[in-house]
Amino acid sequence: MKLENPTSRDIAEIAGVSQATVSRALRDSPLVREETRRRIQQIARDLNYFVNRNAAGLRTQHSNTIALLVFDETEGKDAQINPFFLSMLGYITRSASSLGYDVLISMQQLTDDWHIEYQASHRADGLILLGYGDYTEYREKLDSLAAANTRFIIYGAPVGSQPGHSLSCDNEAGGRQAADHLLSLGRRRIVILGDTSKRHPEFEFRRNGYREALEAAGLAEDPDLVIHADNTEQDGHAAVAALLERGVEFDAVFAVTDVMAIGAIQAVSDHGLTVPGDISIVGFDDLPRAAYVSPPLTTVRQNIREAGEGLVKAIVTLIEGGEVESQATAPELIVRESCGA
Amino acid sequence: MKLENPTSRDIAEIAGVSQATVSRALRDSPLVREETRRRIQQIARDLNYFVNRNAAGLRTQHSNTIALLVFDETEGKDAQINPFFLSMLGYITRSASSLGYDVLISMQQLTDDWHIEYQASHRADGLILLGYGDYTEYREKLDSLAAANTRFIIYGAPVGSQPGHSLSCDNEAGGRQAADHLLSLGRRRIVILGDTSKRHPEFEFRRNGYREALEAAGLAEDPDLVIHADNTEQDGHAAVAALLERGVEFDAVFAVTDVMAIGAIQAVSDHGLTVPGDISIVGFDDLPRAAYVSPPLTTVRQNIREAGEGLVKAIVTLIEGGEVESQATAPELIVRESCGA
DNA sequence: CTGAAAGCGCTTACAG
DNA sequence: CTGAAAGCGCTTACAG
Repeated sequence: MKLENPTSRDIAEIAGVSQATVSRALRDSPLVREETRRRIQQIARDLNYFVNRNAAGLRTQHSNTIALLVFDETEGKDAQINPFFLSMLGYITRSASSLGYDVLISMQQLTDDWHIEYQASHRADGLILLGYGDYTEYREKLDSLAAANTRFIIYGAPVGSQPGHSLSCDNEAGGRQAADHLLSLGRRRIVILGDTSKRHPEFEFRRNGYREALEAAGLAEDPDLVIHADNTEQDGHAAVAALLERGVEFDAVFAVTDVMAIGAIQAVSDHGLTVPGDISIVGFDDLPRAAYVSPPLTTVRQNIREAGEGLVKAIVTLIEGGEVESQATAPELIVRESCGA
Repeated sequence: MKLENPTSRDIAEIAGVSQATVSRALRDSPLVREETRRRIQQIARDLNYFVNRNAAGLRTQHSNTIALLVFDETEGKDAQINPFFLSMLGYITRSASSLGYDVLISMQQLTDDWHIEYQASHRADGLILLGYGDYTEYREKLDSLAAANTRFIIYGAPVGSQPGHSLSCDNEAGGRQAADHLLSLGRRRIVILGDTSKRHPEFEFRRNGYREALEAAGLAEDPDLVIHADNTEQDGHAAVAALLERGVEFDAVFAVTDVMAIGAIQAVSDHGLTVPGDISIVGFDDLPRAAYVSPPLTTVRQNIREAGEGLVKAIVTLIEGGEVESQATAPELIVRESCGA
């Protein structure tokens, strides 16, 4: 019983039925008599037979595959993806698998083609987009995806005019939590660190939450404390080092990502000050690394499990013709030592 | 010019040629006149046409897809994959893409089916296997993959009788480097930490290197210093804590993975001793986190770029009918502060 | 250089 | 409950 590449026709011959009946039996069609079905399935197992996905996909026009596109915001040639998104991967592949979908993965620079063709070529039934990108750059990609009638869901901030569906963490609430916590510790001059312009709506929303918290405490956002930095450790480091150099007074930093927060911690200690003694620092994301830096980083955790599972559920719903509404998961402040609580 | 799902037939009609010519033109066949080819390709672009992969795959019996199976050694329900393997992901997807292959990813417990069906169902042309698994458990999976004539390559130790091809880091050389370094710092009682039995050939080889270094220095491996631990932070911590508790004398730990080394550092400091003042610690892998623990971890770096690219190149070679020989990449000792150099 | 034709291996209306 | 038949959209020998 060792056929190299058995087909449903081979099974039909052995079972003494038509190929159509084999196909039905293998898909558990109720049209097939139970005994026949069992016999056919047994033969399939014996032969180590599996349905040819290309043939089935060609016939049904479904690939039962999701394409996961992780875009890499780092400009360089370095293939390091933001670990925050990598940590969602396990949840994504598992929930996809439990829903009967395979996951195709691609990691690309924002400048690359975003592979509208994943769906057009029938390799995937829908896309999940992941990454902290520059909104002004990826916006037009989203438009062309939408124009091509591609089904996709993006993890990020829900921007009003943006096409497609999204799932996000409630970034504004997270920003509020971070700032509230620092305020409750008596901090008053809180730097907000990151590119909080419209180019990064997630970060902009985090800053909005920060501003609301300040205002609720009777403080106004101080433009001198709104500090731009690109989303890398080096940039977080450089921005804070420059601040200290210039003698700007501040007693806390809310970095809109952990990556920048880690750079900030280093800059403070390079300058001979201590965290949290002199300066409290809070990040955002709760990277796997966050608990291990020194001091351990207080941060706003995004629920990666809910996010990963939610993304898969949403795209599968879209694929199967259902309706999806954009929604947000709840962030959670994780207090460690970098804030001085 | 807005067809919902254009086919090569649509293009043929527009171009006034046969469908066969369209197919040839799109594949850059030299059989097609240049002008015809250009015209056809232009029409395809205008229509946003992409070759239906299911149809092409059915016809050619190639999916141009590699399945990447990452097996998760952690027993629990936690979807955290060893970050060491995650960090290879970018290199794998990029080199696959540059060779014209897509990557299907699946993360599974060792106890799950290993999806022989990826190839049998024509979803993938070959598999890459990644993970620190228990060799006695996955060995039989490898056998069944081999029995099903599946093309696969595994990252790990090349074990003589193991079916299939593998690529690995030269674990023995790495173990030697770690131990040599500790010896050069005057350390003499060096614990080797991990499951260095035959269940984990990678770790066994690392220990062999350790033993060779000891012997070259005129020392013998001391059974009291060969300490078993599972590959988790908690287990590394517990094993070292127990050693300290029992009053065993040692001045260094060579943990066969960074994950355990990080637990070991914590155990030493929990016990009121300092790293590297009292005890030097060296790990293996160079996780992204390794540079950020306190003190920063001296470790043996595996070249993940070479590994990722090598795995892809090897599996593609196998797919295309070439010969591949098992090979090893060179490890590199990264000296940080946990060893006291 | 081009076309007509076969066929990859399924799924599913249609007929019985 | 089962079968004969059509057809999904390609690629590629074969013929010209």
